[in-house]
Amino acid sequence: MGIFPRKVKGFRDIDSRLNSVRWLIIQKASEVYRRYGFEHWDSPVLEYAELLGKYLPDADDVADGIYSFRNPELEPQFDERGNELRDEQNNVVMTNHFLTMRYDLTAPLARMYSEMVWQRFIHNQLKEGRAPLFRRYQFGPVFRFEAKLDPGRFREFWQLDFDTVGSDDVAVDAENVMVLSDALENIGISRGKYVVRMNNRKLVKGYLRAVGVESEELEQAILRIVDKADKIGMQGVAEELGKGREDKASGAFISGLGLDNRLIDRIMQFFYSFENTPGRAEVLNKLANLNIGNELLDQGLEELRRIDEILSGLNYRDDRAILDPTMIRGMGYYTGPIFEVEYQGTYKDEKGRKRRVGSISGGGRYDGLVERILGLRVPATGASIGVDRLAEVLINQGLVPEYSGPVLIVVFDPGMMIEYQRLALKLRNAGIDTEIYYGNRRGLKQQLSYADQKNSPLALLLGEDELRQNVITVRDLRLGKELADKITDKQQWKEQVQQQVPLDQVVEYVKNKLQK
RNA sequence: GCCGGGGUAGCUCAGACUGGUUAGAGCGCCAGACUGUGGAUCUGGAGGUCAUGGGUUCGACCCCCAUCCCCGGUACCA
Repeated sequence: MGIFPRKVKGFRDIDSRLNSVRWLIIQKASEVYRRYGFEHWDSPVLEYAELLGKYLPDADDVADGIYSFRNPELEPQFDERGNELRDEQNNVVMTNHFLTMRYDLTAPLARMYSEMVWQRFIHNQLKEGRAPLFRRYQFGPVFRFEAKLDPGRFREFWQLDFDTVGSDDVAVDAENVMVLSDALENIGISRGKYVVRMNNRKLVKGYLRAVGVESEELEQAILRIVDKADKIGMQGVAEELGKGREDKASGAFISGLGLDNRLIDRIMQFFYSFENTPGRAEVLNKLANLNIGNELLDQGLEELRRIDEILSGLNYRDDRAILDPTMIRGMGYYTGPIFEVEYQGTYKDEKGRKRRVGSISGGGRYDGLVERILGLRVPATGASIGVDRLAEVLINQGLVPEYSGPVLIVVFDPGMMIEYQRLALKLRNAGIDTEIYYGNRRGLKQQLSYADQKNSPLALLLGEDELRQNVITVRDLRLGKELADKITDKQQWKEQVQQQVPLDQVVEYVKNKLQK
């Protein structure tokens, strides 16, 4: 008996092809991040649950969306100043802490930063507004427990973040837009195929406050509905703000917030006025003419002006970044400017349906995350690229270079192994990825078939005939694939894709072939 | 979570409405022909607890019930 082999639901194996795209994204984007002064840091996959700020499994609230479990090891409990808790007998209170697998890279950053400044903080050397500056980029897997998986969404996926902690200058937010734009172009997405949408939470919050939305909860609920506008339409938004709506596709009734019509009108009025998103200058104009007289809104507008000024000054125009006051982003922790990158295009999924690509990256200013841990307001802003999402886009849009496996040395005769090894050594020393075939199925057919599967560009044949003549037969598998459909005569086909090359010229020859 | 659809070969699906001897196709896989040679072409072959359990029936892939799983939509999403 054996064991039924299967992988954990929502997780996946990544083949060499996908991995090559992943690394392309990471390398090209990191290059840009570094150019802006961000340095590469990592943090563990596991964190203490209370530091990531999610509910624990056996707390009253369900741990929705996270993987969390008890640490097998007993450890002391601490108060907020790092003192060990004691019981009546003055023994240290031990517990199996809850551990959480990180669900993003931002929350661990807040922990990491807090830990770095902890000593200064505890000795009162850290004052609000004077927190040290920290800029890092980080990539790796994050984990979310989604009860139901949407197509193309997984429970483990990669993110690629850059963040600036310790600055409240919105120039950083402007720079974030530039970093995202540069990174995407460096990856190979041409200008015009993506657009960075910017907004400021303060605008919307200020407006809502001005029209009479006071409570934080109601505000969040409204934002959540407005965020769905592109999916359910403006009409749908209005309905959900009011009595609710019936979803035709599913027949489900979605209950609304029950706001009164006058309020709904005023809310909708704001969002309607920015339809057909015009250029940044025009949006800023419209915002200025709102005449709401709300301080928060004015502040948000001023910040956006400043961002626009910098971007425009550096020639990052409307073709790269636009202002969209209706863009919300789901996450609650954003406090100021927010960004979202949308890929401008559609693709066909595996069932041939047209799909919008949508958001491939997002971010914004979050001035409250460190505060949750230290109780000290430390401003921060940054953004994250969804690596796997973007990889999917690149593949769908044909923007990735053709994947290539190693050159394969065919083993005609195991007795000649030393010859094969020598040949491989020469190629490897020249920096060419080279594999010698070690499979048990020795047929020439099997070996070439294997090379084909691995996407090898070339197969090198060295048998008795070649050995006698001191040559190698080089078979161009790529060319062969191209010519396959056009040629019926096997002999002719073979002549076109194979060439005998003198042994001492093989490295040069192969190098040349691979460069094409 | 809610509404709807589905589960038949490794993959995509037909058969089901109207129950009846050996459950089919394409692709893929394997072997052979051409060739010390991946593709194409031709020939042949292997591969199925018809999701699982129970019921109805002389007889169930097909009808009924339950369970599990998958898909679409919707809700949630730091």
